[in-house]
Amino acid sequence: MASRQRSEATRARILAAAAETFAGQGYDATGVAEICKRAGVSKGAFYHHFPTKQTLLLTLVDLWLEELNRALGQPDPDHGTVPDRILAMSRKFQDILTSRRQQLALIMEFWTQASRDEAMRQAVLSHYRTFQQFFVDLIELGVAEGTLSPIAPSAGGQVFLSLTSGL
Amino acid sequence: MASRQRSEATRARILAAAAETFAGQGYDATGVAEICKRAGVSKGAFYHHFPTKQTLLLTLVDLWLEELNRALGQPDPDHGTVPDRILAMSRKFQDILTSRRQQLALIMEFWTQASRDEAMRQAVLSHYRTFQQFFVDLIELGVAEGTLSPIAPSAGGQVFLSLTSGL
DNA sequence: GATAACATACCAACCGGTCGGTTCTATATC
DNA sequence: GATATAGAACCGACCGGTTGGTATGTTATC
Repeated sequence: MASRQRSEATRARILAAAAETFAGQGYDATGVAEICKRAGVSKGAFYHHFPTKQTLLLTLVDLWLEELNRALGQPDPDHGTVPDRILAMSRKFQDILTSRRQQLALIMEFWTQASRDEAMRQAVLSHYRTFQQFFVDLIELGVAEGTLSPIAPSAGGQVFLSLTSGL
Repeated sequence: MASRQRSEATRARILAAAAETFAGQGYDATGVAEICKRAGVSKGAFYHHFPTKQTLLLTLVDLWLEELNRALGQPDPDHGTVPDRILAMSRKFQDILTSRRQQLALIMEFWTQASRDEAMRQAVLSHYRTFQQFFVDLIELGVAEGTLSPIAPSAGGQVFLSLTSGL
């Protein structure tokens, strides 16, 4: 097999095993050795792909948010009024969460770790800001097209995001 | 100083330090040594008062639920209609949570640990059942006095409790 | 043969918990 | 009141085990 494919396959196996185990037992309670065992990979392979255990969790956050962005932003990027798009997005969001119960536990791990660790907090906050900007733009667009009443967009975005993450 | 008082004082200091640290850093991330340092107590003293670290967390759960029971059950135990009492209780509950931000983080630790550890789960579930029974009785009382429509009390109690703990 | 991809052995740090010993205090005896 | 004694309260060094991370060796790919 080509080296590139093989490498990416093991990397993916590590990520999958980590997602499972983090979601099932929590980040702290999960050892690197256990992840390796589940992934059928040696410790050397692990640290060849990820410099630290924390980086692994950070990578999972990125992947999750990337998927969220793809699922939320892709469909009909400029089709329908803003309120319609927001409703469609919230429906889609709920679909993703309910379809993969694992993700929810993972997200909880993200937040708890973010509340403790500075690096994690920064990473999560940066994504948070991206999302908030996204909503702010969306609301401004809605105001411009006359389908949203002209409240302060940034405040509205924050409220909406709070509701979203608060579930 | 009297021995009894002194002993209870150190025990209280350990509990307070543990509550702080658990709430701030989480149960797993908090070492017994750190709790002892914060409480100004030796490790020997710690294990003289608590058999295990887990027991300490369990004790905190009990204290918290005791306080909750006291605050919720005491005022006007049979005064006003059942719906009024329920409303007053939910208001009181929200007051307690918002007044002490620390408690909320602690409760989250309880639940996450309960989801991982069998002993913790049993303890939390037993308290859970007590509360549910409390609500079931309350609903039955409300049906009897005609201020509540006669839905199945156990189901109603469960729904109400879900909403309460779900926040 | 050089480099990426992996495996194995290993280490220092830490953590929950133990243990032998010391200090303090309440009580009994005179 | 002085003395003796039992036991609770407390101390801190220590232990076995685990953990994240490293160092070194081996294999496959280009």
